[in-house]
Amino acid sequence: MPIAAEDTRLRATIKDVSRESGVSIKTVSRVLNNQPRVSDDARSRVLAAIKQLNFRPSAAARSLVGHRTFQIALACDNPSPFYVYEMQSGIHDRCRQDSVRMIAQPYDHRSAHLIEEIESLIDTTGIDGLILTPPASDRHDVLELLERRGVPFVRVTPSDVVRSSAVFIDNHAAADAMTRHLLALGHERIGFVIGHPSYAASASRHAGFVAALTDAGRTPDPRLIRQGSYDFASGAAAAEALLALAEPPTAIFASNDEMAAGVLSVAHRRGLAVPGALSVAGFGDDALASFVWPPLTTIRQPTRELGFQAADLLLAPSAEKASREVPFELIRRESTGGVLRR
Amino acid sequence: MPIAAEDTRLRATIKDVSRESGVSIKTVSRVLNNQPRVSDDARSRVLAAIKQLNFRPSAAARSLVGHRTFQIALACDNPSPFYVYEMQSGIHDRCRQDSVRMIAQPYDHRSAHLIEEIESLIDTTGIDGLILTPPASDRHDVLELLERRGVPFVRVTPSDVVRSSAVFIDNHAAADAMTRHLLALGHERIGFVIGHPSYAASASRHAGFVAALTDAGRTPDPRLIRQGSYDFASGAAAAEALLALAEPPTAIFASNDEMAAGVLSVAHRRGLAVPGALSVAGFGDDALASFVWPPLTTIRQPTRELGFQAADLLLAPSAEKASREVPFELIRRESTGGVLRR
DNA sequence: TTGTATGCGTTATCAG
DNA sequence: CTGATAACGCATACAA
Repeated sequence: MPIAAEDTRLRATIKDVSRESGVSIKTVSRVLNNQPRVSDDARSRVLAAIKQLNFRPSAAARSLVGHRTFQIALACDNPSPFYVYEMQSGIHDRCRQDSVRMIAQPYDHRSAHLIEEIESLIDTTGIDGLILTPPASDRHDVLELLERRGVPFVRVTPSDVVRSSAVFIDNHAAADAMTRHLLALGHERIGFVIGHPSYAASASRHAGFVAALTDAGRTPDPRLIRQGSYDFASGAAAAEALLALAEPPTAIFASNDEMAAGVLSVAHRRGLAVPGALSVAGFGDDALASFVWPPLTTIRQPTRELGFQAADLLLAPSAEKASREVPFELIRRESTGGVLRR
Repeated sequence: MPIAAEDTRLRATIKDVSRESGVSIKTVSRVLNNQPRVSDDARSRVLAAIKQLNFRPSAAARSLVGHRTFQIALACDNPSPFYVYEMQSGIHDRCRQDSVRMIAQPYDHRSAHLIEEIESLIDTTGIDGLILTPPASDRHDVLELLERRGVPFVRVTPSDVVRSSAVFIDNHAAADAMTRHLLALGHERIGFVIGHPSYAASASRHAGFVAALTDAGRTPDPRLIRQGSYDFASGAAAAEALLALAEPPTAIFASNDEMAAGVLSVAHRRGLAVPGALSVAGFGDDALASFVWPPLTTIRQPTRELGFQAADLLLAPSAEKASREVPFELIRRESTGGVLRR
């Protein structure tokens, strides 16, 4: 008879701890949730028993009665691996502090069943809260569902900021800043690639670009503004069109880094020196921005910090509706420069 | 008195459905889990009641008694956003089929508390299974823990394949194939950048490289083989060292795409034409491989498929220990070419 | 400061 | 084919 009964496959329960330590179940429960009214003596005996029995409270039982699962979810539809990775990392950083887990829930914003899918997520997991990235962060039916079901949620970069807690950067100001940077370099003709129309940030960045030009006394030329969809191919296509113009731009500002990489590729294939013959600017400061050649001048969007703050809004005890703006930063690298030749 | 009592915030329970449909709780439970012995009449009445009451079974109660949570976790430590994104996508694809959720659990393989963290994951979530990516997939203490706790798990690209279910590609053969490709192009001096030493795949790829050279009657030159760590900077550093050699290589094969991107950057900065003066090959076929200039010749590692198969091994009813090899593919793009000048 | 008894919403046993 | 009832493990009124 080698070892005692505790060694069986069955996990110890709170009852076992109670028996082993000689106190009541309620007292065990108190120390488990470190509530106040417990004598030091009782507490230490309970702790000893817990350790001795290797007791771990059952998550299922706890959430059944406590109405909490210590789990939140991230509903995300961004096609950029960088964005998703950074967002998740930030959320994890915050979740770790509270021993909360994160369910990664991708969604397709074009799905006809988006609502059912999110409701199913709520029902089958009992999550304590949800973080919503664009474009679902602007879907009224989704917000309505969450409110109706009483699920706390935080939106990332929504178009308005009043309906819930939210985290965001000032996309308008960021695009404005980048455009001024290009203008200061002496560029007269600046091409712009708009982001995917489903994302509110696309319009903000576009507006910031136009505002900077207008403020500088320029009239935005519609031929220099092309629609993209945040992916590499659309950036490349826009660049082809822009560079085929009779009067091509000397700089191209793409609404994200992946499209900017597409622009760079086209420039290389055409033998255009960057930034000698063409300056290229991105947006986001994905890891990608540093991996391409030349390294991209871009706007640093602190995605990881956005994730951290979003989770904090969900988990902080003072869970009032609040919005937090995170600062962006213009990162000058080697893809932009002055106009060298006409 | 507008609407009935069901409209309260409290969710309907199985008891309500039982009462509403006039059958027993057990029968409701039967249709819920679509078990056999139920009359069509009873079934349809239950279904109607469920719909009418908008009933959803409680996940907490279900897992308390059922010992299943319908959740699995992905414990991942890969620093590449592409890898993580693709892996998660594949897992999701499979999980969706069974309405299972995925908890994304990053870990740090250098952590002194790795074991505690994974045990905590098990205890606080009650996951039904775990997918382990390298290097934890080769940590004996982790495997021992999982076996002791009776948690089903699948390892991704482990060094051995007998201890559990596993999914993998043949890293040795893939590196061998790429090396032959370079050899066939006429390269006499081929540089190689080894991956991070903690990952078993690094050694396999290295061995494959050496094997191909040896088979071709060449003697591997240790000066042409540098240690890297799978990140951009280490690839760049290795390239600097390699290119500074008295007799520099005419081709460099990096053990992953991110390091290959680092090699490309160095080539560009030095004004070396790729592939004119230097051929560059990567490994992985991350999205990155297509975003850099020139697009990388690389080994396509079907990460998404690996994730899908890993999840399938966990969720398939015939959950026997099994290993599945997924085929790789050599993708020829524009970063490799023949030797043009000496 | 501590303990007892009850309930949370399912599933499973076993008799009908 | 169906149903009454006992778990499952924890938290919390309510007492003491």
